[in-house]
Amino acid sequence: MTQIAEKAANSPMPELPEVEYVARQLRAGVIGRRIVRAQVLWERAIQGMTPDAFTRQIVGRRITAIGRRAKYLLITLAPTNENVGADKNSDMQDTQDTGDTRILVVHRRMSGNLLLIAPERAAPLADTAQPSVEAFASAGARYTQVALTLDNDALLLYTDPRKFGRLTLTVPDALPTFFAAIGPEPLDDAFTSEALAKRLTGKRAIKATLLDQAVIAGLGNIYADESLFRAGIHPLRPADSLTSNEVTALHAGIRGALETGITHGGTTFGRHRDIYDEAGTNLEHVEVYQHTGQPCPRCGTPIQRIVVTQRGTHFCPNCQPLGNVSHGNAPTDASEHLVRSNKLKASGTHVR
DNA sequence: ATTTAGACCTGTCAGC
DNA sequence: TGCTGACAGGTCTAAA
Repeated sequence: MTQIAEKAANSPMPELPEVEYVARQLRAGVIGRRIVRAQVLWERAIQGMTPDAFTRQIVGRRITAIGRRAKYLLITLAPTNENVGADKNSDMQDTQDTGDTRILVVHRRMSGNLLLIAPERAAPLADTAQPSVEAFASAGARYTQVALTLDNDALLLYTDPRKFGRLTLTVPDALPTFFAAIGPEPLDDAFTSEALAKRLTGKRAIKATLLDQAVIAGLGNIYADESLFRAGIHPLRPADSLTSNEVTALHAGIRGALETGITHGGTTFGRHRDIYDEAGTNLEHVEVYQHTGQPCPRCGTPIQRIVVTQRGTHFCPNCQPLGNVSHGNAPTDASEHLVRSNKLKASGTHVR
């Protein structure tokens, strides 16, 4: 039979656009469905509770909402009559009690995918006598770690060859604490250029700052590089050295890169798939990431690759100069940046 | 205190 | 051809 799960290539990385796209698909595809069975094939995928507790608490619930925060997918699960008694430790006498709602928080990390398997294709998997990663793989769904059977006989699978991703079942009240250390959503109206400026403190390289989830939520290696290219800012520029014009350009660059990504179903370098196992097409719209040596789409200069805080970093040395005067406001500011930039130590940063 | 290195993982590919 | 080892990177934790 056809492989249901993905064939792996090299690098994946679900960032905000990949998670957002999948959230939208799930919203259209699984809202209202009830979970009738849960199978945990790889225990460590479940965080904070045993697979038994996870199964007990999730079975019988209905999917009522799909959300996203940073790179986390949030699946709201309301209680139904059918799961009364399933979890004896919980107080669910009143099934209308929203306090009993659970949130399934999914972080796909490097290689995780959520796949919705239509009923007709789910049948051979449902028939698996002894559920295991191997049994699911031989039935066509490689790397399956968690399988949720829905009330229409469809399957919602969590697959993850690299085993970095985690699923957490929690309660709505715990979410603020869960996300306490996560910065603002870059696509929210409240995230203005001024709001970005306030968060760009410290002397760290701007690339490292953009990857810090406490500063801004949702940027990973691809969209950080793309954002900086759009803004014409060198990845090694100290975060606090950006002029207000540069911050404005970066703000637009971040939003532009993320929105382009969402529009095209995310960027698939390797393993990102949508819930119907389709690759995203945003790769065609990526301008510098993994384009080492190829001509800059703006000026033709070969794209350069350096390492910034252990991460491969791609930029155009012409459009994103270190001594950046072209985007600078006042000449005094610009020369100050040049001095600071030259002082920036090159350790941990080398051209390949 | 802030920042960085290491661990977690396995598929892929360059190089011998 | 087949094997080895480097590499990919999001986030937590430990250490600098």
